[in-house]
Amino acid sequence: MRRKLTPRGRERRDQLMECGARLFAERGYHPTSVADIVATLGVGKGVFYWYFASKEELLAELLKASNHDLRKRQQQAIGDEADPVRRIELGIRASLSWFAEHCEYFAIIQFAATDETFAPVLARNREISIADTIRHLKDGIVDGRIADRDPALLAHAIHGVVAELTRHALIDANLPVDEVADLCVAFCLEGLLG
Amino acid sequence: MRRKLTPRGRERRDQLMECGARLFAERGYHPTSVADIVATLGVGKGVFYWYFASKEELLAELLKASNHDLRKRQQQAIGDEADPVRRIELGIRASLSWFAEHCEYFAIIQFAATDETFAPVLARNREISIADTIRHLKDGIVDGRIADRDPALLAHAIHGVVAELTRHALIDANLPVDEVADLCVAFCLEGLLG
DNA sequence: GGCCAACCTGACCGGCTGGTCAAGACCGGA
DNA sequence: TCCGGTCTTGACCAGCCGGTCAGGTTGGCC
Repeated sequence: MRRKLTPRGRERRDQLMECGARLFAERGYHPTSVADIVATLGVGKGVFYWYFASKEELLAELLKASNHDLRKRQQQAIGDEADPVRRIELGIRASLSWFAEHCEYFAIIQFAATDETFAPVLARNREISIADTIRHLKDGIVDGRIADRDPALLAHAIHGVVAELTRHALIDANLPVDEVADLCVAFCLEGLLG
Repeated sequence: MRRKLTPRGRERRDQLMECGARLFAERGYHPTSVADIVATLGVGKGVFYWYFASKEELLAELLKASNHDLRKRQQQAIGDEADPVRRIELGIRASLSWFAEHCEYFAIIQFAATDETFAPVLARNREISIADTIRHLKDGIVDGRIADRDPALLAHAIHGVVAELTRHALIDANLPVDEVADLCVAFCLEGLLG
């Protein structure tokens, strides 16, 4: 199914992914048919199956691409920062700003997590990201800057805050990213009582 | 569609809801057909449509019932506790222990949030729960016990932690509820640096 | 026993879906 | 000009799904 793509072909493929992402996000994966996608683009059904082996493959590609892009953003943001607490803060800010720019993917990822076909891929992506966070947490705990609690659970707690604030504050309420990020960082570092 | 139900009928209805909940949680809503549900129970298809107007209605009833039960648990746990910080803690612990006992519903609720048909119901349920949390937060802020930050965002942050720790620690890793609850409360109150 | 509402059966239906494919159109290079 | 790989079309298909319904059974009550 891997094909030689000319520049024209690459553009079509990108159109299909973009269009699929939008429709999956708006209506959900199952309720969006391949016919819907190609109709939105005004092309024949065969075009879809020229670039993707199946509807499933499109979603898988979407997940792969988004994960790759998000991680790149996180790594660029963290750079070679030495302070583990600051690394966590930069990671949080990078995630929030990426999701603010790619709202569509939030709904797609959330759906994929509920589908037994895609959950494994999602779980692996998340594990990698969690492992990164755990490293920073352990560094901070060794330094005595971060309270000595189960780093794995702490990492998930942070991810939970980021996910929910993304959904509510960035997507539903459309608040400015910086304000949300400030509160998110403050909450994760100092909690309610801080 | 509201019917007179004999005790026998009420039992059948409960069986259908329980069975539907399990299958929706395991395979997802769309991939589970009405035929699957009735086959699992070993009854004819007509049985399903005697008790529910549609597959959608079953899911809606499931969401309604679970939300009702969870709220009851939260309110019982909080009782007439005066300290707002302690009220938040009790709410968190009640939510975690309820989800620990009703894992199936987590996947169902998560899916429903991604489907445009059910998202409104879910959003309303969540708003009510968030409003409760906001009240406790405001009380705590007035008392000077809780840092003066946007209570709505803080409430969502707490919910995010609870949701993610439910998913990871209770459902995937099957850790003891009490340990998870302790960490969850500590994180929400004191953050990483506490 | 007779009655009736509650309950159950499973064949059936229209509609839609993911996916196929034979037939071309397009286009860069020889 | 013509060749061949890339790309596009859209009718078509098999299969499944939600939902219906005519008819049959059960069981409590008079």
